[in-house]
Amino acid sequence: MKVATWNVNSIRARRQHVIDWLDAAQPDVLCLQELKVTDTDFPYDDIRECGYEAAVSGQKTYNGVAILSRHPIADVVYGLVDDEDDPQARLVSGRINGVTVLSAYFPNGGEVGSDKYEYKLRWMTRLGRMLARRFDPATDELALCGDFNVAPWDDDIGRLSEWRASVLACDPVRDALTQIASFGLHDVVRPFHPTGGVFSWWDYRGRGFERGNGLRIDHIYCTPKLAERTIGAVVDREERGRKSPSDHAPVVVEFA
DNA sequence: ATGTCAGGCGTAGCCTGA
Repeated sequence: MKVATWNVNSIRARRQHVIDWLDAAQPDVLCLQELKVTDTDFPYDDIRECGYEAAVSGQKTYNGVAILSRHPIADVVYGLVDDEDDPQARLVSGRINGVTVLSAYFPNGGEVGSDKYEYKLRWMTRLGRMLARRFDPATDELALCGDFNVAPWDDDIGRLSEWRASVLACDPVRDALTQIASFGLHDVVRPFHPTGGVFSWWDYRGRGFERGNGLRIDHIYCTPKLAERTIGAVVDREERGRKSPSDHAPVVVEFA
């Protein structure tokens, strides 16, 4: 079973990229983030023609997430489902072949100390609580996929000094991710690239891709039963080198 | 601090967010 995650930075701008990538890569599941369209503007017909069904949580202009799957998606849940509203479309989950798949778009956080930064930390806390409330890591097979907007390790960063204190890599944000993972989730990509240097996002600004100044902020985290079946994990960085690319490349994991 | 994108508004070019 091949599961992928990709922040496409507008499904309208990247519609053909996604179609081409599905045809070439043939994943069982593709989680998308930053659709930037309402549900009604999502290109359901194109995705169906590729052989996939879609669970979509859209929003005008900002955010928006989806799960595309070759297999039926059951029990679709939108958002954090706690006692507080989240006006931003950042999470959708569904069960595919007995595996619960979550497509998540963590808040970017703007600047450290800003309102957006506080929202990011709060959102991460809420996500962690939701997981602990809804799932049992000892028995449930769960894959949390998405743009986490967190680079967990120093060697997940190209030019460390430019990013270490930023909202993508500062200690409180890393601690918040550690707290989420303590529920019983494992990064299933990192073990295949133990020395780092494998990135999933490069800033459009400053020609980050050309200069090798990327960060690994897109992740797939799994509960133990699923994690131990991981047989490969890659970032499709060729996609970032294409014409008119998203600033993110797809992250792909294969399970036995 | 910001060299690039994308969308909204509205139909040029500025604003926001990333």
